[in-house]
Amino acid sequence: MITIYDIAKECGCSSATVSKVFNQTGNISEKKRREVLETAQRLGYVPNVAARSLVRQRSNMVGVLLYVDESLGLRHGLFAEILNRFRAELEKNNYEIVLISEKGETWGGRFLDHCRALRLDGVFCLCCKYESEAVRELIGGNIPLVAFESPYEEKPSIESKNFEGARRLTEYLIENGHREITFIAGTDIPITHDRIAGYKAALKEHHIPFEEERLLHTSFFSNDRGSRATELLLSSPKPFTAVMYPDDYTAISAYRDLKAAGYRVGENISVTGFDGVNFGEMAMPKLTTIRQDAVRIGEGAARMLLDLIDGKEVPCGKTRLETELVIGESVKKIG
Amino acid sequence: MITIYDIAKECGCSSATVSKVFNQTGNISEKKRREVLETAQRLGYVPNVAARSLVRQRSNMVGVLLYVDESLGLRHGLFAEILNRFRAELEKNNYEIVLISEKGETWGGRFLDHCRALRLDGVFCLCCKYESEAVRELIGGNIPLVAFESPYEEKPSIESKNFEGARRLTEYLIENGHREITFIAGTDIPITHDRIAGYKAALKEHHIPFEEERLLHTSFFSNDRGSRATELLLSSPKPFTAVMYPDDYTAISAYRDLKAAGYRVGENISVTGFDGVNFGEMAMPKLTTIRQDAVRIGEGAARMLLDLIDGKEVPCGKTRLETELVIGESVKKIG
DNA sequence: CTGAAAGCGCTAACAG
DNA sequence: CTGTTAGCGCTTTCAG
Repeated sequence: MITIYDIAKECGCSSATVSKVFNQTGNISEKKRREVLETAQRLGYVPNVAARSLVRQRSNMVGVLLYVDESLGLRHGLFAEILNRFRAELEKNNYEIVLISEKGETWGGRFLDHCRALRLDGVFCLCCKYESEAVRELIGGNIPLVAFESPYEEKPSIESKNFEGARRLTEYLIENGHREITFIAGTDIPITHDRIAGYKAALKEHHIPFEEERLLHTSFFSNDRGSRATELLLSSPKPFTAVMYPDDYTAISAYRDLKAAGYRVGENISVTGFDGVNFGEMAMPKLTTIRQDAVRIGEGAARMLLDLIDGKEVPCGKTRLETELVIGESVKKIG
Repeated sequence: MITIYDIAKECGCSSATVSKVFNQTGNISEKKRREVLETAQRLGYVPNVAARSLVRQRSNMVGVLLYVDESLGLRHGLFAEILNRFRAELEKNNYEIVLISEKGETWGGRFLDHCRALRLDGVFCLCCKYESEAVRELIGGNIPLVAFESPYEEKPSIESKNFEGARRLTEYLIENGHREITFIAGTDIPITHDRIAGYKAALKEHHIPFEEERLLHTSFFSNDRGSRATELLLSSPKPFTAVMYPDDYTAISAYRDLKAAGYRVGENISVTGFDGVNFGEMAMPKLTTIRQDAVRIGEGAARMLLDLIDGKEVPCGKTRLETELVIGESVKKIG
């Protein structure tokens, strides 16, 4: 591997001069600049980022914390898309992206130590188990950090307007004549509470009494096909004309179970999802859902993190982004 | 940030001793070892990987080259799952994973320079445009590298037995009484040719003449809904009782178009996919397809790369892995 | 405009 | 068993 010394020797100058050329710092004569650049090219010189990190005290790398299991993490369209936009934004600013897996045992599961060892300039908690001690510790650390759907207020975080989204979705069902609406809530995390509140708010606005039996509890999609949600539904005591599933995947995988139970989605039962991943569009009938704005989430997280790294002021706590009602064919107008 | 010098001072020994403790190298008295470890813990010491990389001349990082656009890259279940297993395997060996995006402009799109600057110990080309100059250059470079579905023989690569997979799938259709089978081939890359060959082989074995008009050409799934494939199909001159789509996503998104054209999948038309991503199972009717073994692909790639990094001999050229026929409900027995 | 020199934090002989 | 020392490749004052 050739170094700045090699090219300095070739050009008959010092390594400092070469360094300055590459950093566009200091005043270097146009002539020398050209010469340096040319011989660098000719010799196939590439800077050593490790050496640079060492002296600059910054790695130019950011980590993305990702819990990965059967169904979550990158397999999930929402997270994949957020990551994609986040990545694009950071690349523009010359940052490298390092995957920090929540399953990783490299540092004995201590993410904070892991990130500190890498001297990461920042961390994006995209998909993680916030209740775990290791994540807590990371969030409590002093690395610039933004999170998605975080329960903690001490660091900047971003998420969708889940309350409004769920309210709008419920409202849409009500507008379509539904009054017996069962809500299957997802994993017990703050955003789920927001959605439940949104559901209740919509009912209230339309003078429909909330009934505890219509609120079912399960988790977000996992690879056991999400049929657990439908089992719950089918064994619930209350009759219903519409069912709100916790997410698109669960909803779509429920189509099959509902059919087996004699329902026809979009006809004698109305179904909704949440997230707006593109499989909803492929499903038949097309799923009515709330789309989360993955683009804005990813770019927003990137922007906030870059600002934090640059030492700018970024407000702690949640930033909530608009969602959009996506009208498919899975809701039938009744009454 | 505290360094080995800080902890050396605390322990009244030299930095070398501390270093040795952390590297489990050299002989250090149990007593000193304990002391060093304890004060390290107490002071919150974390090694600086950049410094270590610099002196060791290896980064302990591997890159994953990923082309990301609307539909590809992480959004695709197959790639996401391969990456997941690859990651898991590398983590066990204490490697960090850096995402190298094929869209990245950081190094003027020169992946090889990018990877060399990072001093990556190895690279996995998971999803990339092999025909591009930059990828060619990377593959031609001297960084340990393995690829997925690579057209180049000069480096180790891994892929499914596409010939056998397509043959088996075709055969399954034939076993179910189909003789008018249209094959919609995907993007024009080597694996597509293998699949076409497999299709032809199955026909031949069963004495069904191959007809050029039954071979349609499109690309793998992209977000324009894959309906292009179905357009092609519907405007093709030959009658058909079965259609083999290039991949699961295209097949599933075709359900809608086929229905619009008056077909009922699994009844008056039989449909197959390719890949075995889990959405095939959610679809109704469940998709009959060929499952690629993402687990083995990911782990295999990891294994090969680790061996390469360790200087072991790894054969160049393709390693082909078994696939599995997944029987769904999208194929109707006829005749 | 250019260069000398002092590190960044760590490792790896080599001595002792 | 422990310490000395010479870098790894680069940046950054500070002189000149």
